[in-house]
Amino acid sequence: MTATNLTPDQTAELADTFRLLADASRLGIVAACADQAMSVGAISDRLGLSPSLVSHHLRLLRAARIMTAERRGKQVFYTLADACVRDVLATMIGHQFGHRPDHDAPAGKVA
Amino acid sequence: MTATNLTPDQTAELADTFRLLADASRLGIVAACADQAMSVGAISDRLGLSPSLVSHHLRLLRAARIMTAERRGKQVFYTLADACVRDVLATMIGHQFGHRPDHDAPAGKVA
DNA sequence: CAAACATCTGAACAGTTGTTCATATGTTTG
DNA sequence: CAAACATATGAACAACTGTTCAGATGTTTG
Repeated sequence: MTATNLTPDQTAELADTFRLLADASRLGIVAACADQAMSVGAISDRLGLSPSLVSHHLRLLRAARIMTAERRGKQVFYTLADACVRDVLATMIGHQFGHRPDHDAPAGKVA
Repeated sequence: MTATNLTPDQTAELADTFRLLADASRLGIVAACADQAMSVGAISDRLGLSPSLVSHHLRLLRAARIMTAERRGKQVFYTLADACVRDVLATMIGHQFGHRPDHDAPAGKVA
């Protein structure tokens, strides 16, 4: 399966998946749960987002089968559903931050 | 660099990149140019999008350094700037369509 | 130069989406 | 049961974004 042979439906489906990662809050939630399951409150505290907002985002991620929920007492722990997103995230991070692509690195001052 | 150690800035930057792939028209454009450089008109014909719309999208992709333009006569040919997006696309396609026939309806309620 | 072709640009509209607030549901503990 | 905690939900608003349309810019050819 190569990228040039994508049907319109497949393209739209892929775009939908990308869209879920295309928001900083949601991507932060996904990244925070990349290694270990985390409760809604823990995610909320860590990212500085309201529990309500986190819950809203988690609903979308859950509906897309990107994350799964597991209740433990009062809390609900979320984790990545499978390795798919983790791999894509790793690939993207490696490309964007692993090596400096060119000379257009905006940093400059930080040692 | 692991996904859990992303700074807020890096997270936002990644989300911005994902956002460019989170639209069916734009993703189609990127996919169409994954193997070979294509002119705006060729992309427009292939995807059934107006040249104007394709040009608008190409401007965004160009500004994000995802695609590069090269003029040849009257036409302008676009191609992927580097292997980054191609790899991410391949990873995503492999995960989403490579295995596992999907019969699941979108979303649904979680008990 | 003028005409035809290819691409680009700006403004405007409609639809979508992230966020907040208030409130409800579910769970443990006194 | 009631209270406290954790999460979920629905409505509403502001901001963003994809698309279209009209027209501009650039390029080749007669």
